[in-house]
Amino acid sequence: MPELPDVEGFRRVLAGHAVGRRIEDVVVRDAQVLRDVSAAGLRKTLTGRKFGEPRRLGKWLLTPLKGGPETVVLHFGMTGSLHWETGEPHRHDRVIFCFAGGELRYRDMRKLQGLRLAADDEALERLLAGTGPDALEVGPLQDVLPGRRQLKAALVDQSVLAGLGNLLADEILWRAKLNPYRKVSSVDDLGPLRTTMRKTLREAVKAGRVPPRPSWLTGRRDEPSGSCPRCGTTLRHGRAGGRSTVWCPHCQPG
DNA sequence: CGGCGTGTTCAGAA
DNA sequence: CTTCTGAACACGCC
Repeated sequence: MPELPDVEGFRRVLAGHAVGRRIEDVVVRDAQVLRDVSAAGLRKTLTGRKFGEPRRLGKWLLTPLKGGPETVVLHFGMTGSLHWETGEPHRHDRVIFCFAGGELRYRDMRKLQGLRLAADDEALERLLAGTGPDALEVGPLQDVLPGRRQLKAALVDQSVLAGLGNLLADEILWRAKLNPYRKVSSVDDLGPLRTTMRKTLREAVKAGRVPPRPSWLTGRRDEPSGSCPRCGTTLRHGRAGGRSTVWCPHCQPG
């Protein structure tokens, strides 16, 4: 699930419920998601402290600790999420931040990513050094997309552009009527692609996720012989940028 | 049992 | 050096 809009939703969960409250305890239910910190170290560093205002870079959620140099860094992989809840934890809740009024739960079935603790701003910068500009903040695309690469491969490469995942990249290229296998350099004007990207992201952020609406390509891609929501042509499936890729051969000619 | 997947990383090939 | 492919990670669903 988690692409830029989802992570933005998780950021709001954290900002709306956990910021400013005292962290009473940190329960690590599965230490496999801890990347560069021990359960004991995390608990010791966080207990008694408060989260500051969280920010997002691409699919990274960065939450500084108030007054400290440390930043809690979350990545959600393919199946991660963040919840503000009370009551029985979910079986895939891996780390739980306990507050007086509720719990912030880092949930992740597959554990492909996890939680890190950057000791200071320098460590944080090192961690994010390879990450490109956020897809909602980036300027003209001709300045960042490498000309020789396929459009799809360039859009999902987090070192080029941070935030787009497989579904969003297909959705955006479909809306922009660009074939995913086309080379970046073959597109005369990348302006419309940027406009489409921003519009698609804003809509998805508003919905809190990538909407599986019938009018979106994402609503059709899993159907065996799904058809283009715009023209009805049977969609084509292939691989680009190392990921499963869906496109409309009529709207997005090669 | 085999195949697949909204993400990332690495080795190896082209 | 750049780009691409496939495998690996871990888990649930077909």
